Parts: sequence; structure tokens; C-alpha cells
Amino acid sequence: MPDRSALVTSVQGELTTLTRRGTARARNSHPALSVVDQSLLGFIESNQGCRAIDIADHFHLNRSTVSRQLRSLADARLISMAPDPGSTRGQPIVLTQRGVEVQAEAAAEVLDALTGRLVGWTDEEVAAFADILRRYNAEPAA
Amino acid sequence: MPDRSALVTSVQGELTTLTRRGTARARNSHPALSVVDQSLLGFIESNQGCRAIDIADHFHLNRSTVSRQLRSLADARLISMAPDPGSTRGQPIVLTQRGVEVQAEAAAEVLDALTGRLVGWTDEEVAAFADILRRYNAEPAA
DNA sequence: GACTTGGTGTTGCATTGTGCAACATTGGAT
DNA sequence: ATCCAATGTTGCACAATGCAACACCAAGTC
Repeated sequence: MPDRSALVTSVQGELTTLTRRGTARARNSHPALSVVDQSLLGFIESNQGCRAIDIADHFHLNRSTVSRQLRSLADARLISMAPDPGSTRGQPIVLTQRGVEVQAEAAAEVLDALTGRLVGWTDEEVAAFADILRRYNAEPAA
Repeated sequence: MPDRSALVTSVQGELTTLTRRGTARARNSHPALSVVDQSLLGFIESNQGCRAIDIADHFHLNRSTVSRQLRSLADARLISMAPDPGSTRGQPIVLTQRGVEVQAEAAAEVLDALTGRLVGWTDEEVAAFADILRRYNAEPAA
């Protein structure tokens, strides 16, 4: 039976490599659409009408950071913060038509790269990878 | 049979969440030892005598970035850049005694947090997670 | 021996992403 | 009517990062 802490250490090392490389890859991708922007657009796409604080909670970011990123996306006409007709708390955020297009384009690029990287994986393996990542992400932050 | 691109998209989404959160978690950890610093120390520990460019290659960072991070670690007496007695290229880097201690301490903290997060996982599941991450990291960058 | 060349590290400069703290706003509850 | 909690914004500072130019040095080449 392998030592538990050795197992966890091994996970930790791989996570570090993955995370560090992931942020590094960020800069060189889509011109005029940083990885941060992409992640926000992707989240908004999947959660139309979400508020800034939902984004902050999901990515564990400060409200101020999200506020500024959203401002820049709004300036670029990729999202719009409707003046809340339903009058709930906060400002529900939606993708504009242009936002939908740009997001789709950027996502396609990322998808291409990832598809190439996973070319040797069977469907079952990819599915297992997605499942285990999903489970990890769903764990309450320790 | 599920659509391949749907599977890959799902992986992509989870990877984004994981990566973005990972960098976010970075800031609040060990005082006076950023996650970037921790990752460098960890790499050096596992690759004693490596050179700056090895680190840059591993994490896909610019030489200048590594140079500056190493400088700060050296200033803190955590690493030392020996003046190459063997006279190979570059400056082999090693952890100092203090570096070993600080690295162990920081690693223990991270390990604790991760252990807590994986508390509901069996050893086999943790091992499978490590394996699949290792495989993904080993794939040539597409 | 002098000259070039390629690999390695450093520095100046600009930029992005980020947090914190203070403030502003506004919808609800008492 | 008043207070409170949630939400968003802004001023400020800072860490990490890339690029380009430079410095340095070992190893060949003539």
C-alpha cells in the first residue's frame, strides 16, 4: 500500500506544473483577448445573467478585479450590463452578439489546441479526465 | 457515444477553472514566499544543480523572469548559484540549508491543504488523479 | 592568437492582473 | 424612516511577466 502523503505530494507536484504552465500559456493566445478575458466570457456564456460577484466567487477573485475586467469587456462591446429590469440585486451580465462570436472563435482555438494535445487519448480516457477534474473542482476549498 | 469535441470542451472548462483558481490561491499562502517562489524551490529541490534555463523551459517562462525570481531567492539565502567548479555552461543552482527548510515547511502547508481537500478520495482515486495529470503534463505542448 | 557564434544570464521598460481599503449605491428588513 | 448587508467602483500599490537589447563566456574556425 503506497503512502498516502506520497500520493498527495505527487498530485500536488503535477498540479503545480499544470497551473504554472497554464498561466504561462495565457499570454500568447488570442490577440486582444487574454486568458482572463476568455475565462470570464466562457463563464458568462454558461451563466447568462450572472452578476459580477458570481464570477468573483467562482474564480476566487476580488470583486474589484472582476469589476475592472468586466469594464474592459463592456468597453469592447463583448458584454452588456443591463440596468436590471427585474430589479434584483446587482447587475445581470449577458454576452452581446459580438461577445458570442468572439467567445466562440476564441474557444475554438483553445479547443483545437487541446484536441491536438489529447490526440492519443481514447474517448473514455478523456471522459475520465473531465470527470476527475470536475470532482476536484467541486471539492470545497479546503 | 458522446461527441468527442463535447468531451474535450468539458475538459477545457474544468482546466480553466482549475488553473484560474490555482493562481488565485497563490497569493494568500505562505507569507514571504509566493507560489511562484514555491514552485521554483520545489523544482530546484527535485533538480539540484539545474540551471536557470532549465527552470524557464520547464515552466515555459521567459529567461528574464526566472533570472529575477532567482535573484530574489538568492537574496533571501534560499538558493545559491555556485560559481561552477566543473566549468559547464551556466550557473548550477542548489538549495541552501535554509532553502531546504523553508521549502519543506511551505510544502507541508500545501500538502495539508490538499490532503484536506482530498479527504473523501480513496488511495486508488488519488493515484489515478496523479497518473492522469502526469500524463497530461507529459504530452508535448500542442 | 584573433574572430565569430551560439548559449546563457541580466537589465530597462512597459503592461497585466491582482488585492486591499475606502467609498458609493441600493434593495430589504425592522 | 432608518439601518444593514450585499454589491459594485475607485485609488493605490505591487508582483509577475514579456520583449528587446545588452553582457558574458565557452567553443570552434581561420
